[in-house]
Amino acid sequence: MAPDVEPPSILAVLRSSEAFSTLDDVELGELASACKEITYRSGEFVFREGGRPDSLFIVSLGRVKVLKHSSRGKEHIVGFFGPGEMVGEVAVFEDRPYPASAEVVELSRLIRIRRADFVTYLTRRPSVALHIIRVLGARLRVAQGRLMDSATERAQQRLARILLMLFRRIGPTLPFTREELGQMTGLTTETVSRQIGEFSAMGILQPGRRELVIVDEARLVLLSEGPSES
Amino acid sequence: MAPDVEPPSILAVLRSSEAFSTLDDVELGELASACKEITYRSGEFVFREGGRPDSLFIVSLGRVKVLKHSSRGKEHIVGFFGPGEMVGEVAVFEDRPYPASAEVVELSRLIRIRRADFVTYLTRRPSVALHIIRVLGARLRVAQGRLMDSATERAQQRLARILLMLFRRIGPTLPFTREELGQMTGLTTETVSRQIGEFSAMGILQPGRRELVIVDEARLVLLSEGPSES
DNA sequence: CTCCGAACTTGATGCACATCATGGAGAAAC
DNA sequence: GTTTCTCCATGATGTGCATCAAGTTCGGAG
Repeated sequence: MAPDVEPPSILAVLRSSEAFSTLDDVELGELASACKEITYRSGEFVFREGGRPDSLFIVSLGRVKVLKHSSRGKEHIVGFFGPGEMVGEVAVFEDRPYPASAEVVELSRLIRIRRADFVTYLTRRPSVALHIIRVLGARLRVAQGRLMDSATERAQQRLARILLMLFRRIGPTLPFTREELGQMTGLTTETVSRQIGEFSAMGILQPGRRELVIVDEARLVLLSEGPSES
Repeated sequence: MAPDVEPPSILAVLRSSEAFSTLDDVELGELASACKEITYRSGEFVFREGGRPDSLFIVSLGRVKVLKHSSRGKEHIVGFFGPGEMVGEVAVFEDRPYPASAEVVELSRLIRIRRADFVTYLTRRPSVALHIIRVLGARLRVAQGRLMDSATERAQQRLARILLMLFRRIGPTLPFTREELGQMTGLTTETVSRQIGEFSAMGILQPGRRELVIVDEARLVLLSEGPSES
């Protein structure tokens, strides 16, 4: 839609990224010199599940979907990542194949950092390593939280929880299809559709084509915390 | 049962731990001086969900169960940890409340490292930080894998997968109750019991009171990979 | 404008698993 | 020995969600 916003410089992106925000300008400059910015069109893959972990990436502009596929073909969405967020790091740190694929869902620009460069950089900058540890800790916390949810919670609660998480990350307007929400929660498209119908009837959100608008966060919090027991 | 095995020294435990195995003796000694070994009886808690993250722990002897509880009371087991493994690290790195509780399930000994000591140690030893990053990466990979499983897989497959993981970590004899297996997979005790009955009839394992003995790993691998189609 | 495909909705049916209920078997307490 | 408690097995019933099956609406391409 809006054409060609002037791209922020690599430096600016790194400065506002989750992993490198604490660096000073000298350190940032050093890191930036090892980076390259790449543009992807919607539908292109940044890396694929099972591939060799060459590089990690920082999203500079746009949105990236990280997904795994299960034993029989079904896709499961691990998460969406936007500007400033890091993808591919698990594989790079462990030096094992990418455990998931990353697909660009709108015209995007990503900063690539090669594995070798990054590792040498880390050994010289212990404080960055500490920061990365924190980021990984946070991801682990989220993953374990979601793990428990999907093991024990019901459809409505699961969907409510995901919607809430998305709301807090990207605001009231959620640009996702029913199918994508299903792949995030482990529900079918039909079930998501029905639940959204209910939520809409309750005045919690406004449904739309390829989007939802959350209008009653508080209600959603209640539903996400447990089955409605008055 | 076996009474009072001579406890390995803190140094020996650290040397064989997942997080610190790459350190040389000087570095180990330095770290060991900041440690304290504590004995817990079965049923005691090392830390509780929501508690302040004072310390992280390395299991020196015994077995620790890490669990969260869901919205309505149900427990979910995040994992079991044995000698050489680290617990409580997510909270410590992030400096946020423990996201889960750790309960000792047999007479155990754990090495405590205080948060403050550990952080200062890390900044002085970048190579350790790198290693920790790798360990966290591995945990994240596992968590995301399990996440997808429980979202899309059926009971038999889920149980097979967990049994296989446990088999690979601790050998053919698995000392768990049906209830614990249920809490690991998100299934009920009854469903686990029935599945174990089936597995037993197939000759895959031998059921026992508070234990299972895996006798046909290959079959289990097949079941864990997908619904028996052929 | 018309056509077409993607996204979405809605209904009917089936089934896997939860839930509820009960009985048995082993181990520890006495 | 008996009691008691935990762990386990198994049957009966219910139900939440997947699955199968048509539609409907919307937006974009021509």
